[in-house]
Amino acid sequence: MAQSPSKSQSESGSGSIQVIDRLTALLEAIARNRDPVSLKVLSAETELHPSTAFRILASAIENGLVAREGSNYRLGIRLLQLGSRVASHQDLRREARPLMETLRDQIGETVNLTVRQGDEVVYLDRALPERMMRVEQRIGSRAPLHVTAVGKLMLGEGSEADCRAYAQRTGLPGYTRYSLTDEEQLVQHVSGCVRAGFAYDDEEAETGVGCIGVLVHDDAGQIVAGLSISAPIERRRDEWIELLKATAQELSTQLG
Amino acid sequence: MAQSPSKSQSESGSGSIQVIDRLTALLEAIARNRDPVSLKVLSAETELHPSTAFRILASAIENGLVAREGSNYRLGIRLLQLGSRVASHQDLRREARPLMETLRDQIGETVNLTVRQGDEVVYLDRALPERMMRVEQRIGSRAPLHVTAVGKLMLGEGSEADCRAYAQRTGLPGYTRYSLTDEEQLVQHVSGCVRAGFAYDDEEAETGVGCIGVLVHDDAGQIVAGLSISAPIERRRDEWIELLKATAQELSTQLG
DNA sequence: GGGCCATATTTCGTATCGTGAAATCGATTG
DNA sequence: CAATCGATTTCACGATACGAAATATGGCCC
Repeated sequence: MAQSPSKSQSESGSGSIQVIDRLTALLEAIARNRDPVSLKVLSAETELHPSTAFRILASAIENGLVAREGSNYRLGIRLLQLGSRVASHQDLRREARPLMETLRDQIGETVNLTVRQGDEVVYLDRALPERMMRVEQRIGSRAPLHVTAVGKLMLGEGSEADCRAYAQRTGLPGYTRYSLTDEEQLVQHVSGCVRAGFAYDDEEAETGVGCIGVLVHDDAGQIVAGLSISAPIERRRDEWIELLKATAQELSTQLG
Repeated sequence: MAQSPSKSQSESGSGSIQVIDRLTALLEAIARNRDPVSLKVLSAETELHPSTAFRILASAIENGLVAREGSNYRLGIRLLQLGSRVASHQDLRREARPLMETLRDQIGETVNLTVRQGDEVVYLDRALPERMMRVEQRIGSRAPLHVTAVGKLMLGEGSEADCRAYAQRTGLPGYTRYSLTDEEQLVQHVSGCVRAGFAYDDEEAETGVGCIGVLVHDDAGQIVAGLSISAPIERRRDEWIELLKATAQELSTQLG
């Protein structure tokens, strides 16, 4: 491989080009912090030598990927452009947006559009209600399948073997005391969700947050996305289930 | 040698780290094309050796910056996340969004929020009307100051010397037959706009598109942003000027 | 104001890492 | 089945990015 066996090869997984891995780690580190970050912090968080981090950041700045504020770093405006050009599922998002907004207006809570990527769901888009307390998922952020409503449905739609494989692979980490962390329990639960045609998330990802999720299929019956409502658990209403199903159905029709 | 011996650093300007420049060029090239692009095309557009482009893309994929579709490339979902985390002017966008939507609903045309960056305006956000024909600017995209309503105001707010320097630096490239490409003319025009407190863009950036722009100041009188309406030229109405000014004023107040 | 500490930035010799020519693989077409 | 074109892999080379250490910068306390 690229590195010698003894050498670091740090961080999550690995990539083939060192500088790109490091650049990504830096961007990630900047993104993680809400406010502009100092070189000190960045080099500490990425375990890069300060001068190395500095050089990479300087190059990133020249390329507009990073911006400076005083002697702190923030994400650059070019990332806005690139982010808005991400074409994956662009058609899906375009079709879904108005439907999501309508649903959001009907129920007054956050509506999310997600897709599966590997063992996680990725939040593609969302419609936020105008109220002070609401659940807000960042676009592009991820969550494991087994702690989200949509994710559990996606697990359930596969074979039982797939679900068990997922459980083995990930070890079913728990996030709250309600997370399903037992393989048997998960397999049972998940098939129940599929039969019902929707899934709850009962504070499994974050305490206090409850969701209802359904799947969106294309005309060939393939799963193309998930649609969910996220709300403070005590505000969640079962009446939403039918509205959500109807919205997903309409989206399916539009796509098919 | 990386490039030909005589040509040390290629492309637009230069950056300090070769791979990062190249990665950025590749991302840019992918973004430029609406559909997924082949390696062939990418290596041609970036003038990189195919195997080099391939290696960099492979690394970018491992880092989620790029995704594959068959043997074509598109921007990766991680860019969505990074793009949504760009904190620059986040407060500004948050404050502006509802005001922009209100204005959009009043007039039924696209409302844009822009900031100056160097010799260009960057589109930070926009509110789009629900109609078939509309003007749509991509978030994060850029345009030269002298062909946009807001840009002309920004030029006009500076000293005449700054404006002339801008003209010299850029050579005032024309985009349509209405673009102002003469320094004298521009200097005159621009100061007129500032006096009026708003500016038109009369098909100067794109034929058929007309805009009205105003500036947003903070409590110290500094320019923080520009607000503009973009519409097919024949639909544009002078009544919008006062609405736009009022919206900008309200935003100023909220920020100050 | 001056001295001191903590960061940021620059320098520079060196080993590493990325490079690109060329070979291989794989699919498509005549 | 040969021929062609593009994607992918290999590999030896040397340009490139690395990081320790030196130097600048700036904030803070006395």
